[in-house]
Amino acid sequence: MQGMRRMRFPTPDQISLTDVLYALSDPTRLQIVRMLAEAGEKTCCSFEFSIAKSTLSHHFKVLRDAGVVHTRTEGTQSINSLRWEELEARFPGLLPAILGAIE
Amino acid sequence: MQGMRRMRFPTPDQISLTDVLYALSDPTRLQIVRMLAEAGEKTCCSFEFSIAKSTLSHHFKVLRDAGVVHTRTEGTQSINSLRWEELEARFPGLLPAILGAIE
DNA sequence: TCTATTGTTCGCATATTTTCGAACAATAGA
DNA sequence: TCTATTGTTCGAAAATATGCGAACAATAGA
Repeated sequence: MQGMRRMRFPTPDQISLTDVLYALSDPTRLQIVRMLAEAGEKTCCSFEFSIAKSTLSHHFKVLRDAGVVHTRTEGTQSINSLRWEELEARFPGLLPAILGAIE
Repeated sequence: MQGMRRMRFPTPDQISLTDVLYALSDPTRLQIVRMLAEAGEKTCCSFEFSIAKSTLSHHFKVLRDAGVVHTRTEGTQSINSLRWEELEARFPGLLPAILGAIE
């Protein structure tokens, strides 16, 4: 996939707190992150949301640009994972607090 | 002030995680929250941002509606404070992680 | 090579946010 | 009562975000 080749991820020091908070403030994106935290890795299409795939792709881009999610390519699929260790190092306690929250 | 009379604050169980994250994802609002955390209480006009007062008022409304900030009236001024204990009880560790973050 | 699968990107429409100035409301004090 | 102070609310403009279908790109497999 073309975009895949150019996919850039912010380095830990480039990750902005407000960008992370913004990325996680959308219910769909927060749900994605929760599922990634639980499953470890997931492909895009394994998320069975009732939204268009272009919309889902958009949400993943927001999460990647904010530094929350990493995506690697394997064959025709993109495998997504949480950048847990890096986020935990950058903002200690943030992800545990958010993912541990009962809503 | 008229709005003041009708000012409603969400009860702890009405506070939504995504609303809180959204409220804190704006740099100006996050700065307000940081300053409240440090000062305890502050009036609106004690924040010397270079923005219109109606804009500042809007940001406070977003913070209040999300359940992050409480405002009480004293004379002609509104005194703002963080709803620290309630937020900590509702989402343990969230505020400490956000306020402790170095950005 | 042809086709299916998986995702991204484009173009566009709609909805939400942000921001401002002006008008208004409530209180304090002269 | 008149005026100053402190904020809120209104109305409108500009900027962002969201969501979709269609078109495109990259790989796998027949």
